Amino acid sequence: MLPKTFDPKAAEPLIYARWEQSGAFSPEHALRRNPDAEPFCIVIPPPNVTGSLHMGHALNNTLQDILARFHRMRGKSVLWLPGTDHAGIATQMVVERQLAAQGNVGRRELGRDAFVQRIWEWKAESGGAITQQLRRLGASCDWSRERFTLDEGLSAAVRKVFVSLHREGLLYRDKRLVNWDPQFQTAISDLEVETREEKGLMWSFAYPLEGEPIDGVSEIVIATTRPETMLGDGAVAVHPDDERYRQFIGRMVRLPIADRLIPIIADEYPDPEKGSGAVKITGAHDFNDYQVARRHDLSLISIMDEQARMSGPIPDRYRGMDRMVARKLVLEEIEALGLYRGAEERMIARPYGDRSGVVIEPFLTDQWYVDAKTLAQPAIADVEEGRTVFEPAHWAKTYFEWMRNIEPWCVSRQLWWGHRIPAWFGPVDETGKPSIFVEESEAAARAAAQEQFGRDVELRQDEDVLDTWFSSGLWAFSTLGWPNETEDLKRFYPTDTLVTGFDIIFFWVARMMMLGRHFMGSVPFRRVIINGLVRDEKGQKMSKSKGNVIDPLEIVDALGADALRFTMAITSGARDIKLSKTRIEGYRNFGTKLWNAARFCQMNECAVPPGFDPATLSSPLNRWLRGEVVRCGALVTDAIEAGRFDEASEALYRFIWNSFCDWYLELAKPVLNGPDEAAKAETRAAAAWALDCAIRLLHPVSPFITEALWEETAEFDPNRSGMLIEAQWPTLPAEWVDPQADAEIGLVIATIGEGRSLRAELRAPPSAKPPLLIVEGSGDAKRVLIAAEAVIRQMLRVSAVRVEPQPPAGSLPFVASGVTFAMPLADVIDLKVERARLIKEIDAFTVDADRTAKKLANADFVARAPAAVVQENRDRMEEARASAAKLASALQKLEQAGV
RNA sequence: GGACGCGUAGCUCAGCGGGAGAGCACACCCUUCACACGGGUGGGGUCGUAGGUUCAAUCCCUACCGCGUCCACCA
Repeated sequence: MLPKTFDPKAAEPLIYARWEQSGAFSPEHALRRNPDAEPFCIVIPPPNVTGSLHMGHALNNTLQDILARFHRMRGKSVLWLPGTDHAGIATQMVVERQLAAQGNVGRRELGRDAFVQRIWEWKAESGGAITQQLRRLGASCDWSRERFTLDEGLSAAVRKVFVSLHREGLLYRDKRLVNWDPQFQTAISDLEVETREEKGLMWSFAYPLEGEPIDGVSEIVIATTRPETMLGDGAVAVHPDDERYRQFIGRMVRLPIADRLIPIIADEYPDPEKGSGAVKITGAHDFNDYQVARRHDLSLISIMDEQARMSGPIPDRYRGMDRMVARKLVLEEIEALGLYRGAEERMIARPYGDRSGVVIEPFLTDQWYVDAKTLAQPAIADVEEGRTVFEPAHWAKTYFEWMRNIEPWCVSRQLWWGHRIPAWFGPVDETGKPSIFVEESEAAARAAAQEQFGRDVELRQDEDVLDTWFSSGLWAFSTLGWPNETEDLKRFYPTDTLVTGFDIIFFWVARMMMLGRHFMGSVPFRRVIINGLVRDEKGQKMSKSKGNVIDPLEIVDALGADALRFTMAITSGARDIKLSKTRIEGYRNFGTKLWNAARFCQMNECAVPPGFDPATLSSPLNRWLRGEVVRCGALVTDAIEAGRFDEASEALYRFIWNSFCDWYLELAKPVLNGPDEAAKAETRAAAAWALDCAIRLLHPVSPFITEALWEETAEFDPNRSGMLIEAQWPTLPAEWVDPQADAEIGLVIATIGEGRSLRAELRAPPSAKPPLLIVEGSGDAKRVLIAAEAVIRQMLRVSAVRVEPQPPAGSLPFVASGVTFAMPLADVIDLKVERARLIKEIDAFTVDADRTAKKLANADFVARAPAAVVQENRDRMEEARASAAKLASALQKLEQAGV
């Protein structure tokens, strides 16, 4: 017998442990039963090893688990492959902070090897936290295949990919301007830069013209938001068509403070409409200027170091100064020189590092770049031609937009935590440049160097590591064993579905598309389901600093994993998911409702007898229930297949709460308490069968409570074996829907509903038990209603149900499904209220009838609308007219009686 | 500047060509033999604005207003 309540906190860990022990999480489980089981594979978006579970994970992993469990129950060999990401910058940052908090020496003092060792230790002690937390959610990952991006296997894949791309000319070393994070002292990619609009000042300076004035003008005015960079100016540019400056082109200005001569050049870049029309060109510190400098072969003057302190060919007093301090000094000195020409407040787009939060500097360095443009072409075609499908489909546009304008991808990072770049620098070669050997191992590099130089030479491995996304870009195949030709790779690549957030379409999805296509020759996944972003109830992004974070584990503790999962599923359709605790409580209540329904069934000895076949059900109520189960099953199945987890969970909610609990069980009570043993037996079987189906259908969304119910309700299906997780998805033939039964039960439901409504509106006391009189209706309707007398009596609180074409005076009429009823309640209600009710009802019917009549009077409508629509309107009008007429005569009688 | 998305009941959202739905909240009723984490009933919307297409528009098209997100080098 079921306990009175379900205690998720106690039950969930035990259930999870049993799932793990059962082996059901592994794809081999299905193969043992059916060697031909079709594969289904999802690779998890690997959370950061540093991470702990947040609502985004809860959402994303709930959806993946629904898919995994659904396909498992449908007999597929399901692999949901879990793992974690080393998350270069993020992890390094965490450990650096930890060192600082413990008062230890910094990473530089500690040294590379010791620092990296330190991170590994940290990972060993707390790195598994997030995978434990995923278990709390109920994630049915195959933990035996868990991977980590810095595993030896995945590292080998990274080296192979790097070397291959290099050999193919798709990966190269280049000196150019990069986004430099002065805090972490590393290059970062465009995507890791967050541009923020801020109020700032734009200053104007005059640069004195060298030599004779032109038409009395002896200076040229430039505007800048970065005064300190003027020390690195290489030119002043003007537009070639700008009449004001035509004669200046080719002349020189003396750069103040730096005291250098720089040329005035003509370039299309300056906009004559903006500012003075003349622009200072600082090629080493501005992306636009860099392009201009390259066009004009200007030298690039770097005046900052890795920490964005002033350095290089600058006056000594600036050396080592922070750039912001230098800015003040430049302003003071310009002013002192009499060259200050004012300042203007305006909005300035300033770049920030998304991890460090500090202002990013364009910085001239040597880095490794991937030729993303070339790799993107086939990956674009894969989506254009539908080999990979985005859901919702509009996300493909976002993908295209970025992929079609993709820039070279800077993949090197000046960090210590990550995959060391497999490149070795040797001595200068015959071209005068240091030789570089890109090989999968040091031995191979050595051999290559030996080959080139004909002797042993000193080699030094590149100090840098790769962008984290370089390794996660391989995730869809490296985790399956690539570059080895493993069974898993053959069996599960391309994977089926990727579930992830839109925030990493560029970072991750696009990179996997490019690298998967390039190295595997086919797409990494056939479908990408993009889920929304979880926000707080006010729609704000959850963040620790705002203090509005809802911790999924606290929710799991308080309300159970199923409540959280159901909430995630049913809200998953939205782009922004606004989460509130009361809503989650509502879905916890839903679980309780199901639990109680199961208890009720057990109390009533519901059970499926051996050899039971739902096709043989005979009572209309049971046949109606069977139809409801079929409809629910179809909705849930179709919705999950379509990635509409919101629709699936809504269908389940409706079926279980409304159809099964509110109507079926209530309608079944008189049978279960009645004397007809045969009917009782059938109802017990039908209820047990329906509940068994419901438990199965709900399992992917709410696995714990359904598994607990399954264990306690063996009588609901005598053929059960094993756990629910490995049970079969219900097979529900569409022929099990019985329109006749639907109509009959529909009439009973409408009668009870309308009758209740009448009683409530007239405030008839609950104790009053009038008979329900059937005044007018078809023979079938009368027969059905008489047959349902027992339930109508109980649910509508009436004394009897009988046909009475001439109801006594004081009977209150109502209409349901075209049948006219009356209840003699005149003595217990206020007839004035009844009069008001009748007027309101008549009015509603009349308005409806008139509107429909008007439509039918339109010849175009009758001629052009489909016949079925026209007929529907005719029926509608007639029924509304008839209902109005019936109630009108009742109103007339009431008024004749003086009310 | 470009792209994408969103404006439907007090709140959160579904619906996306044939007279608007759900959950929560609200009001009233119910100590009914599974469940008060419950049962019943009800109020509440000119579906952002203006045009257009259509027999028919919340749904399709256009413009506008408002909100959001992403991308972008404007000094």
